[in-house]
Amino acid sequence: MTDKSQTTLAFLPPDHPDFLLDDYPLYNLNRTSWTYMDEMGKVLKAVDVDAPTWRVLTLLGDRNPSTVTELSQRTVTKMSTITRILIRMEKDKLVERKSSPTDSRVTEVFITDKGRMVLEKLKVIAGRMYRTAFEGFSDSEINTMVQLLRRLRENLTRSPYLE
Amino acid sequence: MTDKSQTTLAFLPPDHPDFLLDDYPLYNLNRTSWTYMDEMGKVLKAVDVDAPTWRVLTLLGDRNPSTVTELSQRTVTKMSTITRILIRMEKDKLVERKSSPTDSRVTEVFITDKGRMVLEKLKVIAGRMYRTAFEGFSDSEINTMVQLLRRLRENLTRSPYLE
DNA sequence: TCAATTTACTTGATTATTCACGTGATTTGT
DNA sequence: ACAAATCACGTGAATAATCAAGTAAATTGA
Repeated sequence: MTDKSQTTLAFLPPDHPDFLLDDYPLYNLNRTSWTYMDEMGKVLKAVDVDAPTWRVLTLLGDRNPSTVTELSQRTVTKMSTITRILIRMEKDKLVERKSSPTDSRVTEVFITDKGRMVLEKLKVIAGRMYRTAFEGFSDSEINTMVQLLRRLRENLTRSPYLE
Repeated sequence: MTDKSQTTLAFLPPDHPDFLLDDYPLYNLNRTSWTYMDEMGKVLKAVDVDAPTWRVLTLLGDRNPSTVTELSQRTVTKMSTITRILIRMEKDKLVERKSSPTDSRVTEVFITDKGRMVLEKLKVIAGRMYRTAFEGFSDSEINTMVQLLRRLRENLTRSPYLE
């Protein structure tokens, strides 16, 4: 008697006849993430900031300057896309782009004073959303979630998609 | 002596001076979700299917027919957007749209035989990705993740953004 | 009953994103 | 040393998504 698989998955995979979408982990992952972005989008609209701008400002708050490549990777967005986002952010005086002095292929993106002011307001908004989102969660639950998400991402990036 | 907050959050909120982005749960949520979609996008491209098409087919595999509103809500996408997606899917003979006989405001979306055939192939691809994504996870860990994501989404949708 | 709302989309115009390609700068290999 | 490869973008053209407005059908309330 042989097992069907070496590692039993808690939920049936999409190609299983009894697959149940509403229980599917990756469906729940996406739907939750998009719901979050949808809700953030609404409150951001109220202060006239779009989601990509908020995300870039947040990254620059974390690491200033950042390169275009870094921003692209950490937002999981095509480089050409964030180039465009940066262009309109520069028009709005939220960031400045300067060619790196050490490697003139790379563009360093700096947050401006105005950008920093906007970011401070956005942080308060994001903080409120965070508290709402994790209401009723214990510290260890939040911790667990972060660890699980990290491991999941590592699995997804390591060995892109071996056959 | 008073506590700083009633419920202690495991990770500091965005508006805290010692905030650390790489540990932030919602940043990890989005980055993981987008990484997943990015990887899926690559393998889907190889079979010439775009991500929105795949998602709609998956929903129709789960519930056929679905209404435009259902598809919009379950994908967390603006209705006008999925209307467009459905138009191009109909052009590709993957779905059919019919006005509901009981309520002629609603459009029922049916998967076609061709759509079902394409979906079967996509399910195999999605299954491979799923196994890769959760490699090394125990059943209970996967279970935990689904429960946490569900609770998070409930928090995000209930009382949209009080204050 | 019938005017006012609400619901469930659809569509035209606008905006955003991505693809494919190009450019100039650095690295690599011999 | 120097040709070939790679890297880090930027850009024009194409595609996709969103907003605002509109339509037709159902529902609500006086």
